[in-house]
Amino acid sequence: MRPLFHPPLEHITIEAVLHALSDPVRVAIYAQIVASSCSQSCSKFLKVKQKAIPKSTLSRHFKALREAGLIQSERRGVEMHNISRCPELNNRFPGLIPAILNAYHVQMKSKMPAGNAAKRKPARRAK
Amino acid sequence: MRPLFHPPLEHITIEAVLHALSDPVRVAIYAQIVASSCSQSCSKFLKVKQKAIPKSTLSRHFKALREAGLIQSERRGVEMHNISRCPELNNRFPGLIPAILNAYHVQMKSKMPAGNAAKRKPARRAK
DNA sequence: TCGATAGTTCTACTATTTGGAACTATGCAA
DNA sequence: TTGCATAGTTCCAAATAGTAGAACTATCGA
Repeated sequence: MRPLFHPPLEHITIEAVLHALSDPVRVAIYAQIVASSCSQSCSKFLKVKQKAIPKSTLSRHFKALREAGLIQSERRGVEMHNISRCPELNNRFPGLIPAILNAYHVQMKSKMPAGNAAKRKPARRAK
Repeated sequence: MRPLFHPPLEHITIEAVLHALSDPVRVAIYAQIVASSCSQSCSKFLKVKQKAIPKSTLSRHFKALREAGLIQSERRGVEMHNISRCPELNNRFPGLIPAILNAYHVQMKSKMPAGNAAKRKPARRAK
């Protein structure tokens, strides 16, 4: 299996970080990883906000977070342990991650009328 | 011509804001609009960082910024006047925009080796 | 060695983005 | 007025990116 790629701190771009967190599922996953004290496996997120996420999609979401430099993933036995690279990132872009997470929580608290936070509809597959 | 849509403050989502600013051209345009004291027309940006931007693409970039709630656009005669909604936005998501702009400037100052900040290659058109 | 579990890759399909061409709206000069 | 230049939008086709089911790989524990 291909080794996991993690960008070095100085190659992390603001565009990649914002892109990774502009997806409602990914920002929810990331917020939970940051909030938890211990590392999180991918499969903890097979449901995100009452919505089932196919595991292939979940895998790609984690890859996106990892390659944007937001999380550090490590294979431990059969599962993956994910932790945030928050302290490191805060060194490169001071205050960025806290501000984004704060904004995310502000939005969650204001409980949008009918879950209209999604940026777009997911691709639908033909049967 | 269709009237310009501007989302009310409370409908602005963190996902839409991050998505709008995850494009290297849009974040550059937005940074310049925020930095300038007077309103900017779209056509001021037909070149962004030495790169020519087709005006149809530029038009869509401004629409994206507008509909994400980042800028306020007003038609004045033949041109459009664009100003940032920064103060308003800072009320909904405190510290978010300053942190993003700061990160953008940090990255610009560190002058990446060969302009590799782009999130992806642009679509190439067949001849 | 078998089976279960966790995650990745392949693949076909859908959604979004791009940029040239055509179009719309406004201003200005004759 | 008409004519035309300027500024921006919309249409269209092509390209890129994202989705999820199926098949696959890797590890663990009987």
